[in-house]
Amino acid sequence: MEKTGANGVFYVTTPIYYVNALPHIGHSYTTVAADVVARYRRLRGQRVLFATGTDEHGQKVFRSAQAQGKNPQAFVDEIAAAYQKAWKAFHIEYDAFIRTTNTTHVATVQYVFDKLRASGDIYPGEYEGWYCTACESSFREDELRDGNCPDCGRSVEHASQPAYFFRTSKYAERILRYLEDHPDFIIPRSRQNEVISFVSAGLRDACVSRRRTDWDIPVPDDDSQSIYVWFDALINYLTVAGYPDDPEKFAQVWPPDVQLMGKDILPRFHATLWPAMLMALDLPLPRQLVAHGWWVAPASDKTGLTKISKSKGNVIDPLQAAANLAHVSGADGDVAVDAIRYYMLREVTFGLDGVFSMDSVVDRFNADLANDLGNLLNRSLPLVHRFLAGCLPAPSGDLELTEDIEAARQACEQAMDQYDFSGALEALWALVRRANKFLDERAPWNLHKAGHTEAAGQVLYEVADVARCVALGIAPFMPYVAAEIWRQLGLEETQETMRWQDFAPGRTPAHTAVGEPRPIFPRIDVNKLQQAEVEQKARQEKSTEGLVTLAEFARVDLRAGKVLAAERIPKADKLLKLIVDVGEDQPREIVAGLAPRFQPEDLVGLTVVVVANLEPATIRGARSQGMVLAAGAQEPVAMVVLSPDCPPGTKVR
RNA sequence: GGCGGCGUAGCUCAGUUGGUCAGAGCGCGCGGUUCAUACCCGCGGAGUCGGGGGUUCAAAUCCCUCCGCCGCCA
Repeated sequence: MEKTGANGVFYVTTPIYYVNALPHIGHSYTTVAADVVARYRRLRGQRVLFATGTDEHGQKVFRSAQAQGKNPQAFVDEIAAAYQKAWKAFHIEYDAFIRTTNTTHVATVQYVFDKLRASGDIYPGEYEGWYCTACESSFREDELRDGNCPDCGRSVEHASQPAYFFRTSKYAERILRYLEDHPDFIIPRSRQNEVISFVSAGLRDACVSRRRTDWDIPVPDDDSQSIYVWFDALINYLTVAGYPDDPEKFAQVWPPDVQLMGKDILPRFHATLWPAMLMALDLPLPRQLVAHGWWVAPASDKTGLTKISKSKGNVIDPLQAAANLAHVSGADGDVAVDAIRYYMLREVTFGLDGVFSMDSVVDRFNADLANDLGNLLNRSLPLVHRFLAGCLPAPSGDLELTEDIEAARQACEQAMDQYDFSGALEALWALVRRANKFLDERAPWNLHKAGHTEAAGQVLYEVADVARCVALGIAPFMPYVAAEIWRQLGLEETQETMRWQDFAPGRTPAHTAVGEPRPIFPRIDVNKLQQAEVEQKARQEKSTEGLVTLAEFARVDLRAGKVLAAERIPKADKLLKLIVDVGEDQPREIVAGLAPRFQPEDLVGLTVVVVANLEPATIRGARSQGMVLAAGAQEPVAMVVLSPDCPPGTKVR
C-alpha cells in the first residue's frame, strides 16, 4: 500500500477553505506555501498532485446564502470562484480544486461513513449537549463558558437527539504510539509535543452526524441525519486521491506527503480525528503535517500584537499589498506578486507568527530583491554586452564559485525538506552575496581595461552561472521572476528546461547570447515614499477641515453589542466597566463614563452601539476595548439602544 | 489550575549533546569602489545572552527560584 519511487506522486494539500467567507491572508499564506512545495517538487522532476479547494456544506453557509437572498449553490459557486481567482492572481498552480459539493466527493463521504458504520467504528448513540451553529461545533455542558459557546461566545442550542459517533477513543493509543515513533510527523516539533499531550489526555468519541438540514451530506440510509461538516471536509483528501473508485490513481498518490494548515486546525482535527479516521479505514497516515502561524498586524499602541480580524480594522490583503508595492516601486504587477510571496515566506520562520507590515515589505524588496539580487544582474549583464558583444564565453579551467553553488543547493534542499522556507531563501541569498563579492574581487571592468578580456569573460560567465542557479532556487517562490531572470540570461525558460538538477556550476551553455538587461525590481526611494505619505496626509487633512469623507466614516466600525455585565470601577466616580458581546470569540471589556447617570443594573441586557475598532486603552487598570455610544454633551443623558432582537456583532452604519 | 515553550546586539531572530557560542540579516557609523537600481564590498557591537542563586575546571547552553510573555489543555 506504500507508494513508491517511479510511480509515486508527491501529494501536497491545503485544507479546503470554508466558503462562509472570502479568502483572507491566512488562506493565502497556506496556499502560497503549498504552491512553493508543489513547484519545488515539480522542479525536482517529481510528479505532483497539489490539491486545494472549498468546504461548502453546513448550516452557516446555508444561512449566509439566505441572508444574501441567494440559493446556496449559487452562493458557493460564487465564493469558490473567488478563491480560484485569488489563487490565479497569486501565481498558484494547483492540480486539483476540490469542492465538497462535487458529486464524487459526496459519494466518497457516504461510502466512508457507510464503511465505518458497517465496521462498528461509527455507532448510533444519543447526543447530549450544546451546539453552536456559528462554529458547527458541539460542546459538553462543562465546556461552555458562561453558558455560551467557548469558541465564539455566541449562544448555544441545547440538543439531545439520536446521532452517530465515531470511535476516536479506540485509536488514541495507536495515534500516540504513531506520534512517538514518528518524531517528524508534525512540523514544527513544538506542535508535535502539544498534540502528544493532547492525545495523552485521552480522546473522546466524536459525534459525526447532526439533525438533517438542507445543506449537507445525508447519512446513508438514515434521512434524519446528516454528516458532520468536519468529517465531510477531511475526506476531501481521499476524494482527490481517487478513493475509493480509482484504485490505480490512489495507489500512486496515497498517502499525502505533506499536508499544510494553520495551527488552529491541527490538534483537534488533522492530528487526531483525521488519523483516527484513516486508521479505521486501514489506510496509511499522511507523511507529515505542517502547521504554520498567524500573520498579525503591527500593534498601534505598542502593547503587543493583534490578531488580524475584520472587527479590529487591521485586515491585511496581500494582493492589495502587491498592488501597493507595484505602485510605489514601479515594478511589474507579476513581479510585485512574486515579491509578496517571497516576503511571506522569507520574513518569518514557518510555524511562527509574524508581523505583516508594508514597511517591512518595502525593506525586503529594497534590500533583498533590488539591491542584492536585482543589482547583481544589473551590474553584470550589461558588461557582457559591452565587453563580449553580448555572448558568454565557454567556461574554462576551475570555476571558482563551484563550492558556493553546491553549498547553496545543499542547504536549500535540506531546508526545503524540512519546510524551512526562510532557511532555503537565506541559503540562496548567501550565494547572491557571494557573487556580488566575487564581482568586486575580480573587477572584470578592470580586467577588460587592462586588456584581459578573456579573464573578464570568465568572471562574467561565473556570475551569470550563479544567477541561473539562483533563479532555479527561487523559482518555486517567485516563478515569474525566475523565468524573467532566465530570459535576461538568454536562456529558454520552460518547464522542461528549468530543472533542479542543473542547479550546479558550469551548466550555463557556452556562448549563450544574453538578453536585454532590464531592472526587475525598481528600488523604492524610502525618503520619497515617506515624504509622499506625509504630503498626502497633510493634503487630506487640509482639504477636509471639519468634514469627514464617507471612507473616513466607514473606518469607524460600529456594531451592536449586548451588555452581559456591568460594574462600578472602584474609586472612580464616573466609570463603569461593561462586558459586552459584540459577536466575537470573546466578549469585550469596555470602560465607559456612564456612572453619573446609570446604575450597572440599568445597562445589563441592553443592546447598545459599540465602536468596535477604537484604539484600546487602559483606564484605571481596566483594559477598555471599545466605546459605547450615549447621548449627552458632557454627562451621559441616554444610551443609544437597539431593539433587543438585533444579534450582537451586527454592523451599524 | 495542569503541561510545554520563550525572554540573546536599536529591530527580527540563529545558537545540536556545557568548552572559538557571543552570532546572522536589517538598520546605523566609518572606509573602499564606481561595473551597477546612491548600488556593491570591507571594517565597526562597552549585547550583565530577563533578574537572582546553584552545579562545574568551564554555562546563553544543566538545576532551583523570581519577573515578564506565549502556546496547548482544563
